[in-house]
Amino acid sequence: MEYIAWFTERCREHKLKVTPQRIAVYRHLQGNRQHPSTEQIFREVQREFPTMSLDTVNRTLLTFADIGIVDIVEGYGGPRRFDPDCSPHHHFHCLRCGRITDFRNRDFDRLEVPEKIARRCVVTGKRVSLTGICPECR
Amino acid sequence: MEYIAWFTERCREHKLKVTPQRIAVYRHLQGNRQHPSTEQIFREVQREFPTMSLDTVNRTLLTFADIGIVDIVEGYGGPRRFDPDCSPHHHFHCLRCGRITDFRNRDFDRLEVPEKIARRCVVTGKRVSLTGICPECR
DNA sequence: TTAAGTGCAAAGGCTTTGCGGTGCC
DNA sequence: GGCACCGCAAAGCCTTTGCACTTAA
Repeated sequence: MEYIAWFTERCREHKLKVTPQRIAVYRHLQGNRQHPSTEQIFREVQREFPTMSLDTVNRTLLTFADIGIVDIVEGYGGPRRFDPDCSPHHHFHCLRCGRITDFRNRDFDRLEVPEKIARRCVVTGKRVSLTGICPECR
Repeated sequence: MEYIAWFTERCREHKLKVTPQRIAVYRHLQGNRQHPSTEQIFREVQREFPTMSLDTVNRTLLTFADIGIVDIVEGYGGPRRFDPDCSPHHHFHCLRCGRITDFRNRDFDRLEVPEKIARRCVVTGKRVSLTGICPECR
């Protein structure tokens, strides 16, 4: 449960109010490896919080992305998806079912952003995106 | 102009009819480094082909993606974007203006897909996706 | 107290679908 | 001539926006 303290701290840092809705959204996101969409988070949160609107979930997730406690996942169509794991890792996207699988790879992580880009741009994210067909869909 | 012969060949290969609309779309896509959206291609093509519908452009682009002569670019919101360059290269996405800049990097290209993924999935695409702010937007 | 946050509802943007007419092979 | 393709229009999906009410600080 100590993630709640951590979460509260991040909100305070960014002068965000710690509302029950925000806590509920973060609780369902935290530890979730499914890269859920707004809709999916909404359905889960709604079970124990029936008055919450989809719209609030959506705005909450965007706010979380703004303050850097979740990532917006690169996508290939379909609804926007979120990732509570902001540490360096990479994604495999199944183009048939939409499933996103995490993987880690030190060699990828170690590669530097090319000079050509680093010199001119502010780079805030770096990720390898693999696409294809997952075992379940073959 | 020899790309038209090449394009025609790819269509034949996949039993697609070579229509004026398809040729027009491919002509505007070919060599385009802007990763255009359906809308952008539509506006260009429309100038010399005023009866063409946005819808046809969209379906045409999806068909091209199906047969592998264009890539659908990984995205962070906004309309779907297409890339006629199917050779190995990578993208920097400006999160403010949406511009996508190509870059190439041999070291990235050389890295193997991790065993864990390669063993289980059919991997058809591999790309590094950088995000941040471009020089014009800083 | 009050600025930020929430819920609702409507609007907006983009994509997909269905269908009758058209034209490439 | 037949089937794939096109254009149009409507529907669908998801996201964004505006506004009045509520609430955390």
